[in-house]
Order: sequence, then structure tokens, then C-alpha cells
Amino acid sequence: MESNLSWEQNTLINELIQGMEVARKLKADLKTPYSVDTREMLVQKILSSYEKALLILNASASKSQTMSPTTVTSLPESMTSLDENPMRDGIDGGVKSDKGIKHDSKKRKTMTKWMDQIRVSSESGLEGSHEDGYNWRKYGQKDILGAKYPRSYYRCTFRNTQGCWATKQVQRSDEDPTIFDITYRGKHTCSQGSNAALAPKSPDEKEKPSSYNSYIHHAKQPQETVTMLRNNLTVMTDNLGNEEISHPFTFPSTSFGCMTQENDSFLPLAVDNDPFMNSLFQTHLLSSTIPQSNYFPSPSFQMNEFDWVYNMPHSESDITEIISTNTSATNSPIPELKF
DNA sequence: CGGATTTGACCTTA
DNA sequence: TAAGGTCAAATCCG
Repeated sequence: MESNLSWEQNTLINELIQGMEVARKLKADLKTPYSVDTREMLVQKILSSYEKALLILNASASKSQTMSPTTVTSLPESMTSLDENPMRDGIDGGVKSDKGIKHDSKKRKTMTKWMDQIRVSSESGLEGSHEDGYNWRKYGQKDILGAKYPRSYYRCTFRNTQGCWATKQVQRSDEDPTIFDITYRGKHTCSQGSNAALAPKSPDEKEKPSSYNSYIHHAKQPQETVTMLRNNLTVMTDNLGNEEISHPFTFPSTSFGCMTQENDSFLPLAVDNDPFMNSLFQTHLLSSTIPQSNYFPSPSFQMNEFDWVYNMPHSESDITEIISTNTSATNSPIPELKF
């Protein structure tokens, strides 16, 4: 997000707005013969939002540091195309005749063009071993300085067969071992990229979270949709260098979201005609190139988050998206993204 | 036996 | 030079 506001600030605002929005919904619902369940769910959402807002405040306060300015914001389009593809030539051949072969450092650099960060919590018990819809093959593991748990490196299984260069890194959170930070890099160009959801197995349970909620695609029943509400999706554009921002957000229940993209701040906020929201919005989100999207989508929001992620309509070049998801027990709002 | 994982070494980057 | 990222031989597993 290239706005003046930090990610936390935007998130905070978003949470508050979300809470309001849900409260309004609830209010409306009270007049109708909705089920108690629905109301409870709404109430939970509200609580969840405010809870998160508080957490954000705490986190921000304690860390009182702002994100560093963008470092990678604009890679030329040409680089983008490079990124999509191999950063190293010759690997596919499997023959790296000798270690002497130099990797093209520039290519590698550009490879980090965009990345998603997904946070998953498996605490809520609603997971078996879900997958994120893609087949990954582990290719490395590394102890990270200062981190309790090692970081695992995965690449798309179809890298060689289909030239899919998507990779991801999985690292268990220090503070909360039930949470995994997953950083995705590159976009799937393999066939599974389009039907990620069909994905089969979950190979390695050791480092992988027991579930990737991001993968709640295709909810078939309305109830399932409700289940989906537990998933939160936050996408925000951030500076590439800022992966570090991840730590403070380890919400037990979550939904916070904002998404920005490059120059376009893109905050799915319900600003509506609600005066308060408007003021809030204007106060804090001035830079709004922000469309008034229908945040809080209909209950039928069923987008596969991965599809969403990987099929971002924009060129994925110079952007970094950070998606935070969380499977948590508390119902939390829907990803406020809808295209 | 073939594909996936493990793991130490190597490479890149800051 | 240290830390992070990747390679690839060895090993595991179905």
C-alpha cells in the first residue's frame, strides 16, 4: 500500500469498519426471522473484528515502527516476464554439470517480484489435512536465525514438466506454533493453477500446516459458505522488502483485510453512505483511489482464494501481495474481496 | 523402481 | 562474511 498509512493502520480501520458493517447487518437481521445461528455468527464477527482491532493497536504500539518504504515497487514489465519463468537456465536439465555454474543473480533477484503471504492457523480444529490446492515438492529446509522453527522451501511439482515456477516457503510461527506463515512466490503456470482446488494430497505433514484455509474453494452449500466465513483474507500490497511485517498479526480469530496494489490503494471498505464510515474513510484513507467495492460480499462469496490470488487481474509485476488467512474458530468475516 | 524428502554443500545477496 | 535460498546426492517410501 502506497498510502501514507501503514498496513496496520489500514487494517485497523478496516476492522473497525467491518465491525460496524456487521453490526448493521445484525441490526437489520433482528427485524427479520433469521435464525439464531445467523445472529450469533454476526455477533461473533463483530466481536472478532473489534478484538482484532485491539490487537492491531497493541501490536502497532509495541512495535511503533513503520514500514520501510518501498524498495521494489517498480520493476519494469520486461522483468516481469522474466520472473514468470526460470531464474536459472539449465536447471531443468537436471544437470548442473558442476557447481561452478553461476546463477544469474539478476534473474533471481527479480524472481521476488511478488509474493503472497498466507498465515494459517490450524487451531480451530476444522481441518484435516487440507492442501492449498497445489502440488508442492519440498526442496529444502533451513534454520532461520532467530526463528524457533526451520523454514521449508517448496516448489511446484510441475516445475519441470510444465515449467511452473511457483514456490512457497513455510515457516511455523514462533509465538504460536499452530500458525504457519506461508510465503508464496511466483505464479502457477501449470495446469493445476486453474483448478487448484482439485488438488489431491498433502504430502508432507511435518512442516505443513494441517490446513490451508486458503483453499476453501467452491463451497457447495450455504452452510459451507458460512464455514467459509471463518476464513479471512487479507491482501495488501506491500513493499517487497516488508515480509517482516508478518509477525504481529497472529490473530486467534481474524479477519482483516485490505488490499492495495501499487499505486492504487485498493481497500475494500464499505463506506456506503454511512456518515461515520465516510468520515472515517476520508480521514484515514484519503489517498483513496479506493473504489467502493462491495465489501462484505453476499453470502455466496465462494471464490477460491488461490484462484483469486493467482489470477489477479493486474500484472503481477511490481506488486507484493500479502494475504493473511486464518482458520480460526471465531467466525470472522469474509474476505472482503470481490472482483 | 520411481517419485518425494532429507540434508549438507554451494550460491547469492546484503 | 553471515544468513538465506537452492541444489542434488542419499535416503525414504509406496
